[in-house]
Amino acid sequence: MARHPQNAALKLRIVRGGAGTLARRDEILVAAIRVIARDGLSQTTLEKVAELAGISPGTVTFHFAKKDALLLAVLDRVSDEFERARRAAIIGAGGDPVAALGALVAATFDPAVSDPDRVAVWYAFWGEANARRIYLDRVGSLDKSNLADLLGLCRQLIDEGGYAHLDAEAVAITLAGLIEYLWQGILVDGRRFDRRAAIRQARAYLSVVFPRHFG
Amino acid sequence: MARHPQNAALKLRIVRGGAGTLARRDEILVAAIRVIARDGLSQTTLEKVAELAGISPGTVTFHFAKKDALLLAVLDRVSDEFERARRAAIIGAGGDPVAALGALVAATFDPAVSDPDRVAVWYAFWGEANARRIYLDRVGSLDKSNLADLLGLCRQLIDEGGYAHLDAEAVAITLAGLIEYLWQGILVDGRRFDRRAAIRQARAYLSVVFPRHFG
DNA sequence: AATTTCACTAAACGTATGTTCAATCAATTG
DNA sequence: CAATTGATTGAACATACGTTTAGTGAAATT
Repeated sequence: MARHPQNAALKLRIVRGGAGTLARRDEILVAAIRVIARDGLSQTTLEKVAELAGISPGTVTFHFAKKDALLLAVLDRVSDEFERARRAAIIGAGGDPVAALGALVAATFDPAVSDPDRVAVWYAFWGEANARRIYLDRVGSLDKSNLADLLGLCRQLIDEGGYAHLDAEAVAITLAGLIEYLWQGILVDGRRFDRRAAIRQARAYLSVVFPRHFG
Repeated sequence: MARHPQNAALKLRIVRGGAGTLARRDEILVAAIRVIARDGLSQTTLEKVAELAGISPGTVTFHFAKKDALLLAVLDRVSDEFERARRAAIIGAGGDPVAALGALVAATFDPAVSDPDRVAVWYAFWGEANARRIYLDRVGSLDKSNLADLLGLCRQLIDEGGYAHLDAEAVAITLAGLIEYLWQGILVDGRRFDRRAAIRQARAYLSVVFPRHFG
């Protein structure tokens, strides 16, 4: 049954370019995220996704022509969500590197952003990155821009905050590694992961490196 | 064709407990590592593994009853190789934490240990870790013991080296994160990964934290 | 009201793939 | 030499799964 008005669908078609309404596409993507997180990419089937979305298997291929396209759309969505959260944190800081670094850490461990399912999906694509170049490009580019942001902020704080003795690149790389390492705990511990402790540990490093700005 | 003497096989049977000679099992495992690295876990088939090993598909299931068993054996092998390299580095240092930390870093980026295929395999299993508890246990436990080793060595160096102002746990976590982050570069850059630069960056952190011992 | 378009279903299709199995070949044993 | 055992093959089997397609109902368009 077509549950949504056609004019809305037509309008959206112009914006998107694929088949189906945005709402249904979204439901499928959400279901796919859940299945990938639960069963892994190797055990993810269109039937499982369809069942979780409460639709027939054929509808999934109606909205996403190929399974590959669905998986890529999932990766894009998760990637976009992470990226958007990062940008919001930086922009919200209004040019203040101290606020930006703190906001980045907070955003990274915000349960609304890095919920266990999304984290599992992210690692799932990392796991196939060596096999599928397109996956490596996506996950790799997010990682690269993350490091670039951290590097820029560290440089700024080193310049403006009087930390001339510090090597910005070394600090940025170490910070990125620490954050990713802590983030990995979400995969391991799931709902039991202590987000406050992670934020505390990330800020602890910042307070060691930039003692006059992170107390 | 049975290419190996039976008495050798019989002797080995006692030690192992599975079907087949050790040599053939080994060939299959090596082929499987290659296929997993190249095509990912989701596209790894027994036929591909068999073809790369130069045997028939049936022989693979003769030596590894189930595909799952083969994959687990691959994980165990890679895991053991990493673990053994780590232990060798620590033992070789003869109780000296400075030498041990340096050796651990060197071992981590030793091309004989962390060749791109093995790293890709490792990430492949991480990617399925959320779906298969057994994978999470294996990769997670290696990670845990790595952190535990680093923590022990940091504690020792802090005590013996006069760094009482340092928080051992914070240093160990940061170091583990930095090393893993750099290690990730092997997956991204493959053969082009600059191992010397990675070792240099890891040691740079150590020299900042323990200036009197890493110059 | 008739027609067209869209979202969807359910079944069918074909292929890929893990697994089984009877047969074979080599080597060891008695 | 005969018999047994172990390793291997290659085909057969079964099934899971991505994809296709004919058909349906509802909404929108004319």
